[in-house]
Amino acid sequence: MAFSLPHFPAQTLTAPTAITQFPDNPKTLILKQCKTIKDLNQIHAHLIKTRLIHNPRVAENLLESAAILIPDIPMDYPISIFEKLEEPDSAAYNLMIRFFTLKQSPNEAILLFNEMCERSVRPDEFTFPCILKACSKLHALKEGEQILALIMKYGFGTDGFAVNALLGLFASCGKVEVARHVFDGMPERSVVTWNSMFSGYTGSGCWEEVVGLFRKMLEMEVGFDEVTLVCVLKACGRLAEIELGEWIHEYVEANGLKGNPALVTSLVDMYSKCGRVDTARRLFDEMPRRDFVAWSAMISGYGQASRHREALELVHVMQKTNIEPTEVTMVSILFSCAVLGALETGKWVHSYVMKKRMKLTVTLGTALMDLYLKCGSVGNAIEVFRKMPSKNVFSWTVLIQGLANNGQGKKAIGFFHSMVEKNITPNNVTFVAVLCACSHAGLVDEGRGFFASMNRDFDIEPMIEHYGCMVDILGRAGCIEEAYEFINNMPIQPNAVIWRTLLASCRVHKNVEIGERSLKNVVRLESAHSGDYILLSNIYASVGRLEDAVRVRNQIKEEGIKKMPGCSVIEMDGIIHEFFSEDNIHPDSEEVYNATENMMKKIKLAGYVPNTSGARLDAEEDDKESSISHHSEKLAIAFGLIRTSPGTTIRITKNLRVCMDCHNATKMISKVFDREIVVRDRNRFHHFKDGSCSCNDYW
DNA sequence: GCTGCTCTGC
Repeated sequence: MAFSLPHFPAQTLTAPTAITQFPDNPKTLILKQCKTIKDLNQIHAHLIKTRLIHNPRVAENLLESAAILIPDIPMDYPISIFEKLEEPDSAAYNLMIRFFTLKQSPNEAILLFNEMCERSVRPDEFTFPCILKACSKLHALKEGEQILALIMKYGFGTDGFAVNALLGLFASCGKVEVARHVFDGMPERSVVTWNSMFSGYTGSGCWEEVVGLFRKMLEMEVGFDEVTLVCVLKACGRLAEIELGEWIHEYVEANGLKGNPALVTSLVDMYSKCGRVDTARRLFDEMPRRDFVAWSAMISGYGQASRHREALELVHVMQKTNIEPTEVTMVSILFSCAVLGALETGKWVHSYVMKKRMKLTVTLGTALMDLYLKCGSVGNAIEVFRKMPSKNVFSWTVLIQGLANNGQGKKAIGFFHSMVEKNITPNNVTFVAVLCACSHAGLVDEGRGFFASMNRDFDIEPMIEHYGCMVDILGRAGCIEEAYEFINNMPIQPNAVIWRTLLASCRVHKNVEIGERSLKNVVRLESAHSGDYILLSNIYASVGRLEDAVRVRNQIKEEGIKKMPGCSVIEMDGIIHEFFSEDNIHPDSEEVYNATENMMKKIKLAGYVPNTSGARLDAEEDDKESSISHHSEKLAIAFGLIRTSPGTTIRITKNLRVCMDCHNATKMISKVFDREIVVRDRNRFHHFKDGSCSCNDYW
């Protein structure tokens, strides 16, 4: 990629000076060197003693130090100085407006601006950028427009700072076109002007525009700075623009900018989102100081790359540092916990959130609910839901989908009705969740009703996912012919997922003819998985056509179709243990195999009969039995039995669907060993207890 | 002296 390297503005460094002694005649300069509230208190006392405080210029400098220069100052300190001013001028008001905006009280800033106008204090050129920033924070477009009128009235319409701030206001309110209009009309643009435009595009998710504008900037040989690069990197990540991202990385290296944590964190984020998480990790490891944002970015980077185990390993490293994670960090951690089904780590996050009294934001609350629902802890999820001070359509959707997956379809539908009653408008994802609930609960007529309602009552056009849900509803309930007709009459082209869904229903209801046609359609639309062939093979086996069953199985080998190895995961003391079918990768695999054998012996005594119809049909009976007894979830359950104390619930997460034999075996295990076992497969949950399963053998 | 700054859930 050929870019010209524009000149990069030099950084200015100001070395902080400690106040060591007190001059007899304090100059305002001293005040600006105050770094702590203690310094300020000393000077303040001195000014009162010497009555210098009554000098308006001195008092104003004191106010500036208190309001702007000292971090973490109590709110009332600058307020009390301001209130003692006899006749505050525009400069004093400006300082206070900036102070309130800085301290996240933009409302107070606007009130003060009103007071300023009422007291007929004439605003100066510094007033408008300050007050517009307060409006930006509040997304107060109306107020901003009134201020625009005042800017023109007082003749600051050509002031660069005022126009920049105005541009920033439009940008932050999502009015990117208006902002761009202002931008294009400006005779001169500073780097801040460009950055305001970038940040507006970024805030509205206009990633292409960010990259386009940056290329224009390079063409015009306009100097950019670190803030520009942060915005552009964010866009590169979303667009997977790895080439531009790498170019920026080179630029950062060449210009010695790796000391800027925000910039390097943006690089980490960009590389993660472009799928180059190892490069991201290298940069992260090289950072001299890693703040909580850097940790959050790296943890979420692993999550987005589906490398959840590494995400949680990094969390354990972070716990050993002094870094205080925030709500944002917690959301990323919870996401990985939820995917893995890592309930222990997730519960640690929850207790940490409570201990630190973190705000239960919509995002955090929803992520917590998602964790509990994906770990099969429905009660905990509902408790979080009830405690959330505000909920949005995501929160409701997560709850409905989660209940559906946990076999509580009717409850899920109940929550959908209360959501509508509370005037939360469902979106298309909500309807996927609702239809899923109908499918898991076997509610055919309700499903038809919701499908019809989404377009009629909510103006949502059904998408391929919704059609897929309907096929699943009809197929699972045994209406195979109707499902087949439904697919043929769909107004959109069916995809492989749709046909795969019907194929799975044909397996349950032993429909050979439509099963064969479904597989043909899957193969026609995309390269089929081994699982698709196994489904058809099992259909043949279930109606006694063993030769056909073997033939289809052999096709997998002959045609070199990739097999997805079965994998089950169990968490123990925060460590994720993975088991694959018939593998011995796990460090304790000998012990695990022995435990599995014992477990199988015990349940056989209690009446379990191996069901080998899902095993390789060309194998000898003994081999078949041994092969199915080494399915990954049996290994994981056996490991759980020997490593946890009696009575503890065993939680397994697996990547494929549960096979018939494992389902039967697990029911028996739950009875013989008196354990609750929760298995999350790729579609839904199975809660095993006392020899039965929450899915009522319908999955 | 003012304006722009990275990490989040289906």
